[in-house]
Amino acid sequence: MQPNESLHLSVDCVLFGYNDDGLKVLLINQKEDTYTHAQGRPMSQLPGDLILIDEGLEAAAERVLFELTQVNGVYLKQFHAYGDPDRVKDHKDRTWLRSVRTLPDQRVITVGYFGLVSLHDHSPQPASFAGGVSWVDVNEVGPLAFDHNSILNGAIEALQNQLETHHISFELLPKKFTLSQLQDLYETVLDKKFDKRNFRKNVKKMSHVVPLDEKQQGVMHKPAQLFSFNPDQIENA
Amino acid sequence: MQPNESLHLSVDCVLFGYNDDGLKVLLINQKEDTYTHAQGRPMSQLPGDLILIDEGLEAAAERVLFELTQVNGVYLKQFHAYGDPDRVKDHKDRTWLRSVRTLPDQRVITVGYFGLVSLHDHSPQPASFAGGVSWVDVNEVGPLAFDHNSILNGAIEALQNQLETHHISFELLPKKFTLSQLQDLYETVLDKKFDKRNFRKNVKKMSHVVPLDEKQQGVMHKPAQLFSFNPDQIENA
DNA sequence: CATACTAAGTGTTGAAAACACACTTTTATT
DNA sequence: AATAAAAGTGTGTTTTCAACACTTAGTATG
Repeated sequence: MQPNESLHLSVDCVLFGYNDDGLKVLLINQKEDTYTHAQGRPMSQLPGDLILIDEGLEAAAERVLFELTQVNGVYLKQFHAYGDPDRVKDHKDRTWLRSVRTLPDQRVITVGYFGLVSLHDHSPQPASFAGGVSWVDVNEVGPLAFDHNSILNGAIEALQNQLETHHISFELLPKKFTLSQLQDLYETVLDKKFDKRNFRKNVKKMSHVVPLDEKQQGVMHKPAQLFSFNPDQIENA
Repeated sequence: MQPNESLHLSVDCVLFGYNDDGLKVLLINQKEDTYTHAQGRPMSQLPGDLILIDEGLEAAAERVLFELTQVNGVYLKQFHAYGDPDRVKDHKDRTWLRSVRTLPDQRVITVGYFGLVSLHDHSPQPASFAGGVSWVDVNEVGPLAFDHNSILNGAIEALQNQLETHHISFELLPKKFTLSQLQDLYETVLDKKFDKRNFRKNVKKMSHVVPLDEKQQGVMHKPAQLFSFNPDQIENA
């Protein structure tokens, strides 16, 4: 057996974007001419890259995202490392690997990060990304390259677990939001329904959700009270 | 910037052992002559090793543990990857690294696994380990090499989170156990007290904890009913 | 200006779960 | 027979959770 002198290490980012029409993941479409999916459609993958020799893991994840979205400061959290020796050996992934890597046969271990951005305000729209990059509804993601479907599933699970415990919802909402938006977010991410009155009762107990002196405008119904998150009030449970 | 062609990847295992006198971690004492702690005492570290070139991450963790404990089949769970570029660059760790590694200056990323063993029955006693290995109470762990204190803390947190959700307590108990033992385990790991009657009410609701037709023997008090875990009954919540 | 539309906003009740709390029982030892 | 030591057991109170339907405020339309 040999020592592991020729391993590669990468980070893969599952960037979740949220707006009123659902929870999206940022995917990169491999170029159709170099690499096509079995059914003839171009294959997608998660944004990821080898880490640089002196770069921390989270720093690498930040860099990958910055290179793709020009956005800094998104919430990022490590959730799992994927190290199956054969994870990049699948036949379907060889062609693409050969087109981008100098050492395509190298084993690659990857560390998964998930990130959160709001797609409401002036946040990164697909337009501002490099070509070939798009937001796909999490429920409509097809087969991805490598083990990226497992990585995505791992990220969704991690997001679900942390939504309730880590007060991260505000990363996915506009700065000013309504309670209905907050409830929709919970329902979308956790994939279950909540009772409106009970949900609002619970929110009133959260000291980090504060009402503003401001109402929704330009809607064809009773305008909703706007709220915002007060980061100082986030109690560490 | 260079590509990461010369990274090393390791696994570090936080092996928790439990018995009636507490929760222990398996530590390896570095040889005193090659490497001593600032205060002159020998330094300890978590069992870990570079992964082999074709070895999966969990397989590597299993191998490391087997090499140290001769025990197979312990519960093992990945919990976090540690990749600070300077995590093996601290002065205090250089001497030891030079004594065991061919490339002591190489950056090493490590993936942390925690493992669980019961120290009740015929389980691995420190005696059966290679010399220099010992069980240390989790509350009495001193300064460890590298970033192993953070890794240990990460493992403790992961264990606490999973104890209630993943039905793993039986990995730390003898096959037949009393409800007091189960309660002590919870109190030790979660570091809080439970009310005896309420605790037992809750256990009665757990279908995977089944009473046996057997009682404790040889104790100087009312013998306790013995219970065991029925793995088939573990409902996936 | 009246009507219609739409989502916002609001309280109560019953059931279930969580919590606090103290005495009796069974065995081994002397 | 007395003692020691932990096992085992029930009730009332408080808190949390779940179910449930109507009124309100604004916009658009005729």
